Amino acid sequence: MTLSYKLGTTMLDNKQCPDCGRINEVLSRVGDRWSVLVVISLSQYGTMRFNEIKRNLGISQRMLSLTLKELERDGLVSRTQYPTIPPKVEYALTTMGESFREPVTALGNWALEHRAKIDAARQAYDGAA
Amino acid sequence: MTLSYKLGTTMLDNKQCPDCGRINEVLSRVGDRWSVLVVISLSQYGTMRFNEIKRNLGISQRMLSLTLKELERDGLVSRTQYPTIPPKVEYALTTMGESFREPVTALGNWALEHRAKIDAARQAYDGAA
DNA sequence: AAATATCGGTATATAATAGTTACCGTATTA
DNA sequence: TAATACGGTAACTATTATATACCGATATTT
Repeated sequence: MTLSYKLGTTMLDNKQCPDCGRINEVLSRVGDRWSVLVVISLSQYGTMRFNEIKRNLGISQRMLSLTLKELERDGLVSRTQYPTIPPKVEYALTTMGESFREPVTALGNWALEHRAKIDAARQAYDGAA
Repeated sequence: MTLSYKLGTTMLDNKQCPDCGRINEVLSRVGDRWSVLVVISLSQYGTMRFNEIKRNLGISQRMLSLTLKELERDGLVSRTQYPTIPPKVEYALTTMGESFREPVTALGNWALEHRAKIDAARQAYDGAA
């Protein structure tokens, strides 16, 4: 067999962890920073308008627009627009979005609680160079 | 005052959510897909070698190398190398890494449980176009 | 003996994503 | 008259993720 032998270590090896592929799929959709923060915001304040979320998070308009569109597409956020002028669009968590709230706030709380420790670990690591 | 007035809505507005900035900081470090999956793997299997994790996750060598280096720097993962040939390097969760396990596996479980529902929501959304 | 695979990586290049800046149209406010 | 708020989009740039190839030394296979 002299067919296309591959030198070195190329290509993805076969996955042995069956769950990891699926977890990976879902996290690549809803696991990004902004999605997580938008869900946290909506779970704290309930229904919010576009620019309310924007001001609350310090996110750019483009990223918020994209993030909300994806969250709506994935069924985590509902979008209601009122054809007034200026326009008014309200966002809220769906039932599935609410269910996402628990693991997400757990992650957010962990982040808050361990920020100082992580900073310390970083300094120690960088100092030992 | 004619100094550099900015038209339109540019720049990040002032953040009102004090926690969000900090959550953002930490999540931008340890909240990415591969970090989460590496922590899940290590929490499932305990101590693992480099290529074990690689095969388990289907991650490229470069990304695993970078991800592990960051996790070590942030104090979530410990690295032990044995100067044998071929080299042997073992990775394991630190105490802080263990504490990350709970929120992370909660997130992973949510992802597994809701994957089908998310796919359905996507199809419905895409169908209505 | 010669080729190849394993180990844990790194260097280089390219593809994908995040983020910035500017703009839209309409109404209100200063 | 000039600017602001609203909820976006278009075009561009900067950053990040991924793919591919390679390293040096040994152990295994052909």
